[in-house]
Amino acid sequence: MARKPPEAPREAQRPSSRSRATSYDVARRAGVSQSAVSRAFSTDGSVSDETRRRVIEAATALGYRPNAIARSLITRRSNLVGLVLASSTNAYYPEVATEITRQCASRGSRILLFTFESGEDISGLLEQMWSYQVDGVVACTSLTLAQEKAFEASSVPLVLYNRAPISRYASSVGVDHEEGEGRLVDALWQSGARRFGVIAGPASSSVAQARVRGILRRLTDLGAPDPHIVAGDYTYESGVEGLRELLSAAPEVEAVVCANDAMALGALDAARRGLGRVVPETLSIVGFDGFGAGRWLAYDLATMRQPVERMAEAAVELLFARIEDPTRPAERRTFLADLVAGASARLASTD
Amino acid sequence: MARKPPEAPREAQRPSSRSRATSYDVARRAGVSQSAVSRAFSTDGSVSDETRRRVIEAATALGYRPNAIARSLITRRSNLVGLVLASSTNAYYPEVATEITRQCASRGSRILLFTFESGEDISGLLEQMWSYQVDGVVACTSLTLAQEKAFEASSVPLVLYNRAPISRYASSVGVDHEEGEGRLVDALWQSGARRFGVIAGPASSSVAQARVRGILRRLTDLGAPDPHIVAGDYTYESGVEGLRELLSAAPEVEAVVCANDAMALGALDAARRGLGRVVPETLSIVGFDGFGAGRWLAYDLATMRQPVERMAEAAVELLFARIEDPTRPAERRTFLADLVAGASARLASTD
DNA sequence: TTGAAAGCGGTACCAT
DNA sequence: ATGGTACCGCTTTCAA
Repeated sequence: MARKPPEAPREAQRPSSRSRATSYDVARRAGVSQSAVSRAFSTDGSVSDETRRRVIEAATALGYRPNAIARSLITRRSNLVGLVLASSTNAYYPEVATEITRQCASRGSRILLFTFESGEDISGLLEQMWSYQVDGVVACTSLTLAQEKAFEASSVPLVLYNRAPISRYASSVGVDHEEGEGRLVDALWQSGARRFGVIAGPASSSVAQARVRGILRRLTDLGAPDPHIVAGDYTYESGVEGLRELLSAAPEVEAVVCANDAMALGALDAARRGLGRVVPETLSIVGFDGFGAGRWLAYDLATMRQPVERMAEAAVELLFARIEDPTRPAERRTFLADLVAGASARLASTD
Repeated sequence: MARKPPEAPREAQRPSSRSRATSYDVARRAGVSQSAVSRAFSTDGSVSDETRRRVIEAATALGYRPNAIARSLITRRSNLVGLVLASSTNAYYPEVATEITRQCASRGSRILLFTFESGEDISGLLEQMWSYQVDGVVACTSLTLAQEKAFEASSVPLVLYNRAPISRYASSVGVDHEEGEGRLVDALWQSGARRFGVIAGPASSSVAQARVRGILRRLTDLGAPDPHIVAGDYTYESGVEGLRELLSAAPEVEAVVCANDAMALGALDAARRGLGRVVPETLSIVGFDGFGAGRWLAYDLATMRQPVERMAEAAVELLFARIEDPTRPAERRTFLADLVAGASARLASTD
């Protein structure tokens, strides 16, 4: 069972081939041991200045770079963070991805990116991430209970972005969609709107559901008549179509609350095309997200802005807290959206 | 120098700990050798059906997944592709990233994502990619000659997206920006426009430069008077400001060519706000890129669309061609942009 | 087909 | 501070 001693010394097998230089090559050239090379490249290695100098010199000459793959095999730390995103770029996801990448980079970790089509089963994708030994995962999608449990079983820290975890294992960051929609409805109500319409988001999205729930609950609390609700799928086009459908079915509507900005922009454009409404005088339209296009001159959309930078920062912070201390309990951090006034709606001041 | 035999057999040290199961754990449970486990998980391993069955069974029970990191250490193939993107999301880069991720996934590779701020030196970033043993890199940014040479020295295949390589080592895919702008200018000219204005892109962007070059060359060929050029930075806001500046300096301008869509949308909005121009009757505005917002009802922007899906597909195809055969010479693949007519400009039909 | 053993390129513990 | 050596978890000869 025990290994036999090798027939030949290791050094004999390592001519400086065409491929990348290894620490052994550097060691030979610098006239030191391979361990010394390893130490010279680690921050806290105890090496004399002279040795370090010679190692660096040899390494530079050879174009040597430590192999992160080999390193992570022994350290059991890959410095890789998995990021799961729906490929249907919800217009504001790129910003999330960029922000998370930046935050991870500042902590010395790289992003392993996985995208999926809406409706696709992501189990295989998660398996792949695990096989790459990611230190942790940020997921911008809902997981099944089994999937969350699998993270727990593999003890891979998990942070959900803008989704409520099912299990107690996952941490999460997100905005309080219900609260935000509540404030938005309030502001519309106080400015005099009484008849509401809603353009909902995809039924599969928990975020969209929470937003609609927030709208309805607030309206109920205010004693408003039931709003007319039409379905949407988060796209600009569905906003256009949604408003047409809404106004033909319920022409009395004074305020339309859309489950995201893209649909609100579509609704806004539709309202200007022969629907006989003047925005915001006879029709208010609001969205949710706060991404760039809403601020364009053609729109000036009233909406709730998500504090993406702070959310991304929190997500990464929570993730690393658990990477560094796996016994630390999961945590949920909730942000409040900012009300952004705009010419697309009459809103009461909210002070 | 030779290794001494280990004191104890390897198996004795491997209790099934809290951490992930390894092929040894599976082997022990299945009553086979570790090699057998490895073979059972490789497509072409010669294993009997019975052995494979027992291995799979044990693996499932233990929740075993092969460690991709360890695998790539020995196979010298990480199945990792580096993707370098500017974080200033040029509105259409997310689509590029998604498309490239999808293409790589279908070939069994994962994306290691790196973003950088415009102006940041990316040398450190490239070093990190190399240390992760990426099989190849797709870069959506210009590299220095030294950087391209470094890729060659490390023999890591490199494909530039929408940039011309400096060295002979890098492959590239891109649209012919000059040709596209030429066709756009042609269509404007033939519809009667004679006095042109240009809103340029950032001086640091080779793409922006190529586009402006294409505009100017075509105008010269047509014998048009020199256009008035103002600077822009690819953002919507700089389009707004650019048009104001342009029309106050050169009120005679009949057609404005913008180096990208975002600026064209800004210019379009600016034109509608008290600049005394009617689009497209007294002012034509065109862009370049062809991303979603241009198709919104408020805009209907005339532009040149880049065939992003085909370009991403080509990029990945070229990359893998060189990964699989490193001796294969670099290749440059150029696509033609599609002319997209729209209400923002009077364009002659281009047949 | 199967198992034993030699690495892949590092890190970390061990004496020295 | 330094070198020797045992691994990390896998793939891949090589014999049997």
